[in-house]
Amino acid sequence: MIRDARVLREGFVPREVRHREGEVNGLANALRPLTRGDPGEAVVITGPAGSGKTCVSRYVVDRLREETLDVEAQYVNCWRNHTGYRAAYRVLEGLGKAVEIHRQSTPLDELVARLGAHDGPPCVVILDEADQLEAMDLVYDLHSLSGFAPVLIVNREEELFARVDDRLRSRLRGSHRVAFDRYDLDELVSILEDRARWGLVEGAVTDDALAAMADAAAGDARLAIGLLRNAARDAEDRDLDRITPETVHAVEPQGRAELRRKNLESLPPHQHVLYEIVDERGPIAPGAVYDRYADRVEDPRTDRTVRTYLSKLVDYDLLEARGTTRDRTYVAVS
DNA sequence: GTTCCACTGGAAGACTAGGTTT
DNA sequence: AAACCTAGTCTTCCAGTGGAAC
Repeated sequence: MIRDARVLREGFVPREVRHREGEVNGLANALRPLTRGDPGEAVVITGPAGSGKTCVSRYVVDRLREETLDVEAQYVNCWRNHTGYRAAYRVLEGLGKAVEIHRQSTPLDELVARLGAHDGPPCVVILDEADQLEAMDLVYDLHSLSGFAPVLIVNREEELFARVDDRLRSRLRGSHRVAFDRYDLDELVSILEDRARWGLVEGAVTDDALAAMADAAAGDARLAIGLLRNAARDAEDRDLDRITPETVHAVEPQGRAELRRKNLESLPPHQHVLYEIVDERGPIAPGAVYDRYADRVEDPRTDRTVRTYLSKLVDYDLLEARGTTRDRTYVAVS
């Protein structure tokens, strides 16, 4: 049934992106000065999960590099490279300037200095999930260096601005903005049609099934394509010759549960205990969480560290924090 | 309205793991 | 082998916030 698995994978960038003409042009125009040798400006891209931010960024940068020889581009996933050091290393590595950097004996300053010494063509640096970056100094540095144009991808602008200091904030205020919105049902269906046409044998999926996927994905293209992928696999496993709405409904909850389980498994032990406590007892106040936590593990961390853990769990979308000060409680996200 | 205090989260520094240099 | 790095984690300290109790 599956003819070309690549087009169903996450991170696949199609030759043409659908329903995002305005956003494509907005980003392309913001980056245009770079191709004329003018200093690049920062771009802040906002929008909910699965609204095409990453895909459009990669697409625009790819087109830009086809148009002109004199542009480089590096993509950094800040979720996976959340420290300034790792993110800076990723960029240098991509530029082929990471030789002779020893992970433990080369200070971050040296990495930044090397970025500053970059004398090749100007470089667009896509910082995906930029709000996860711990050292925002790096954004400031990249923004200051004339050879780099940072593109910051975040869900919500406020989450980014909450994390940056005043000097960076004032710089970013003047930057270009490109805002993405959820796809509507018809848009998702046409995106899925494309992927089915490219990736599956002809007639492998019914229109009803595509509509069911689009409906279940609630505007999230990544989720929708994931459903298509899982449904195709499931159909292959069960020797079905076409994907129907029933196939979709069968894989939908399974995909969700799997994602959650993977998230929980990758959690360090102490954070896992905290999640369990909140899951069992929530809504629960932070003090009570700490007391139970201290009972349950040997060698508990301090309450300050636990607070950091809890806010990380909130970042991971595993917990939800309600209230701001004395009324704060945590609940597990269902 | 005032006071209290549980909670937040920034800052600085100690500590650890894991690497290099001598 | 020992001395010496650095990033990353955790602790210590603390000012600020704003519900809750009075």
